[in-house]
Amino acid sequence: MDTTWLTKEELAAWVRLAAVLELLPGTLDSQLRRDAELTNFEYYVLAMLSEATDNTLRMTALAALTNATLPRLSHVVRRLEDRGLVERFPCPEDHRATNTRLTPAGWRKVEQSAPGHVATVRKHVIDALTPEQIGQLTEITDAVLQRLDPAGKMTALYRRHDAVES
Amino acid sequence: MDTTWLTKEELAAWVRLAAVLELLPGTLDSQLRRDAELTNFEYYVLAMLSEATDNTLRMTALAALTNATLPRLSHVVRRLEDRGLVERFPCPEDHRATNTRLTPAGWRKVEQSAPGHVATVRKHVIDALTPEQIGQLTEITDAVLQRLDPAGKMTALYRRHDAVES
DNA sequence: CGAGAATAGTTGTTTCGACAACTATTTGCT
DNA sequence: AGCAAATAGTTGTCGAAACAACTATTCTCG
Repeated sequence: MDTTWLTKEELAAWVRLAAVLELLPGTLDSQLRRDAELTNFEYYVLAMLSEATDNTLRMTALAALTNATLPRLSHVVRRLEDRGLVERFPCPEDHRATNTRLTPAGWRKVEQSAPGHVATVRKHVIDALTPEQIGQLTEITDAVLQRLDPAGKMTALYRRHDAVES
Repeated sequence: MDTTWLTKEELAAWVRLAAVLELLPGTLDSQLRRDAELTNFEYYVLAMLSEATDNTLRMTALAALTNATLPRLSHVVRRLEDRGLVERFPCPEDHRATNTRLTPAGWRKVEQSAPGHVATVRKHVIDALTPEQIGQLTEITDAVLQRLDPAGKMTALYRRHDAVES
């Protein structure tokens, strides 16, 4: 099988995207660890719970939203539970399942750390782009996500907000 | 300090970018681990060496190109050395420094694993976009990198290829 | 309705990355 | 020259993620 190498233009885009992929997660992690003692992943777990009805989600649903395996999520949630930010209780309808709910302390944690996180996202991404580029980025990432996540599991909670383009 | 929250359009872009940030590294890692027994980071270390003159770079230079801390790189290079893919030797001009060079086996490893890696990048990113979007993505990531990496360390090896736009 | 398959989650082990502490060489300053 | 500071890298420790193995419910279908 012969390989179709990247053209000059494609390589330019990929090199830069790969750099962003390497740099941005670290930047987000650093800010959250410093200001909120939270990893980026832990923040997203809390954020997803904060947007769910009754601040509650089943482990499987939470795993899909955060692109985590169940083992990984289980460990993370246990640590968050140890810190009093979430609580777990068996699902009444299905005794195999576990529900995870944000505690009041967990909600305050999200409330306190969201501004700093948003400011970081603004500083390093949003404010670097023109409104037109924001739109282009949405379409580009949308196209890529159709390959990476055809079912749209990760963006499920947000689909209702912007049901515009197909 | 009051927070400027994201607009609907900005949120749409950010949610999708965050999802890509979470999904793409795992996809690249899986393919490389499966087909070449290499992590994405290890692959990039070897790739950077393969593009350097004489297949040799100092640890500090390699760390800058891969956005790694020196401790992290030191561990990774030791493992690659154990596997015979690179070799280390003291820099003649500066006895503090260490040079890392790709071995013939390391070069073959890059040669063998590059097609699969490029195919994955094509499948999940490049081929999902129009030529126009490739250009847009280059400009967008370029703008973001000016915030994340003003010195342009990570893309240093590629700067010569595309010295077009400022 | 009962046994095998599928689902939901937890726990344990090994590996990798972040951070801190340390050694060795070179540079800068007076 | 000589000593402090900076540079270059390694090593050790600890926390987190991948992977495999395991338990406990629920579904399916003969």
